[in-house]
Amino acid sequence: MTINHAILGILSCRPMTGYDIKKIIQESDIMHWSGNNNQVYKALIELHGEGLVISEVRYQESLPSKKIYTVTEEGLKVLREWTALEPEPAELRKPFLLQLKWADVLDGAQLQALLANYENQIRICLAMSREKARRGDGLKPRSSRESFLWKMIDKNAVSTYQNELDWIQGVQKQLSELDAGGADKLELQDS
Amino acid sequence: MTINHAILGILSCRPMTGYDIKKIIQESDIMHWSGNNNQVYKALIELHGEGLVISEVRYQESLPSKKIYTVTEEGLKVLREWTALEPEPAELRKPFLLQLKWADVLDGAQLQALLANYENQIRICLAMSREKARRGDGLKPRSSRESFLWKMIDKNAVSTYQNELDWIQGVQKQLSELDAGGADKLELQDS
DNA sequence: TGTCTCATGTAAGGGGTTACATGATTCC
DNA sequence: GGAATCATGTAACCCCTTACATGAGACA
Repeated sequence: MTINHAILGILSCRPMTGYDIKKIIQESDIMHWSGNNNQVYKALIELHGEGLVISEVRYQESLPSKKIYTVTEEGLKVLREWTALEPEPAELRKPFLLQLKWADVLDGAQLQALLANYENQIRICLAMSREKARRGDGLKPRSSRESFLWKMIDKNAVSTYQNELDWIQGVQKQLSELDAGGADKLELQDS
Repeated sequence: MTINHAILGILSCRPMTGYDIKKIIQESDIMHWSGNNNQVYKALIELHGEGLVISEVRYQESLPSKKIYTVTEEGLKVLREWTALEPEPAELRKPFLLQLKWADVLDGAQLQALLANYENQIRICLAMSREKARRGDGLKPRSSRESFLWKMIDKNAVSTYQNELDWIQGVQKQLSELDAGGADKLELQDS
């Protein structure tokens, strides 16, 4: 999976400029690239060189001229082939889990603060993913099947964060029960 | 979060060699680095230069000599400080979702195959995370509180994959219902 | 004979990131 | 006056990855 595939997909919805593509990538959660100029414009030049997209320059008064990119038949073919491939495995990077791994070096209050902090963060992510699902990403589904798929993608984000929220709340609850009921069992407690 | 923090944490459990650290990182799910030589040995040199770890060379007959690294008080302080920091936001990279985003270019059979493929992949991840939780990572918890935290970390992985499995099964089920009941509503179907 | 484990290190390259550069218009 | 939008592109850098290099013993 490279940003080139993402760009081909975006352009398959409608022709647009690198600037438009950049914004879509930046606002998307499933496209994990930053959407910086270097990447997007370089990728477009590459795709153009491979004949997967064509570009048409449109001059504008009092605004910089734009290059409008369109996918070619060849580009659609590459997109179709990539889409059907065995998916690359997901990479779930949760730095918080690594902090939690060594969190026994913290005292009770610090640990509670860390957990509460993460819960709050996840709440925000959950709210944002709901909001993004409501707003959409500026692309229009081309069929009812595509509309269904895109709704499912939004639901994936929401349910992922909801699951994480349930988990962190469980951790907090069980920890408070441990602190209350089983204090005598804990060996390294200072308080 | 850098690999240096992960290494400080690992060494806080017990002194060991770069080679040992490498294996722990490679087998860990929450440490997302590949654990290649370049990274680990370079990080150890850096940590040593900063006085966060010290090393002792042990010569062995008929085996290469090893450098056994130990965290210093200063290193533990840095670990404690980092652990209590505001967690960096999670990065969830699911290439499959990007394939699904453009999957309307596929026909019905191809889409079903893609979904089934992902379900299978997630099943394997779920089984592996359960197995890893059972086996442990070779580090011994230093307190019952740490033991609890590590169990929760394992549960996080399991519940994440379980949630993903439930989701992909829901997608498949709803899609088959759409195909069966609402076929007339779909505009781009070839069959 | 070939491959694996132990054990440390280096080299080369790819991909991603931020920041710079231009330049007119619009909005506060 | 300063910042944001539109629009394209470049430069420098950092992190991470694979692959190479050494070299002895164990195992099939």
